[in-house]
Amino acid sequence: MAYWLIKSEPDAFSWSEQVENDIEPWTGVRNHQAKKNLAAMKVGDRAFFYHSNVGREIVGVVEVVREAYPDPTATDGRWVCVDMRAIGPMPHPVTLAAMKADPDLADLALIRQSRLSVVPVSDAHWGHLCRMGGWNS
DNA sequence: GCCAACGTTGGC
DNA sequence: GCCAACGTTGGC
Repeated sequence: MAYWLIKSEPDAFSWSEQVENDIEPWTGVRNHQAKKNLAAMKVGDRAFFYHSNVGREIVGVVEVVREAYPDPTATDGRWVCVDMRAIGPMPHPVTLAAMKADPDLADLALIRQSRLSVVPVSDAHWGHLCRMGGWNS
């Protein structure tokens, strides 16, 4: 199983909305690298839910429940989306500042490619971030 | 195929 | 509100 981090501006779509909806189609990705990452996701993969712009912190964990299929919000049919289910909130949200301050996380894709909205997270980084956030499982 | 102009993302 | 990074567009 692989790990990921997905970003959303809370003004557009927030973690609380994800929890309310339970299962949410992750649409609107219009970047080729991000699309490649979406297409590589498998059912059961987990992802951190990160609030960009406002908050700038990991606020929850989601799980892939449906693998890549054509994004219904893309008129040209060239883009894909996946379905995500809310698993639970981060007991202690991990801020971008905290991640940047940790030398073990210096090569996080989130930090190195700040504009990419869907990024992979290594097993080691996943474990490290879970410890920082007080996430057990 | 190169590159300037422009738009978008997202941190600060 | 500003700006850096980076993707896209379009003229040549």
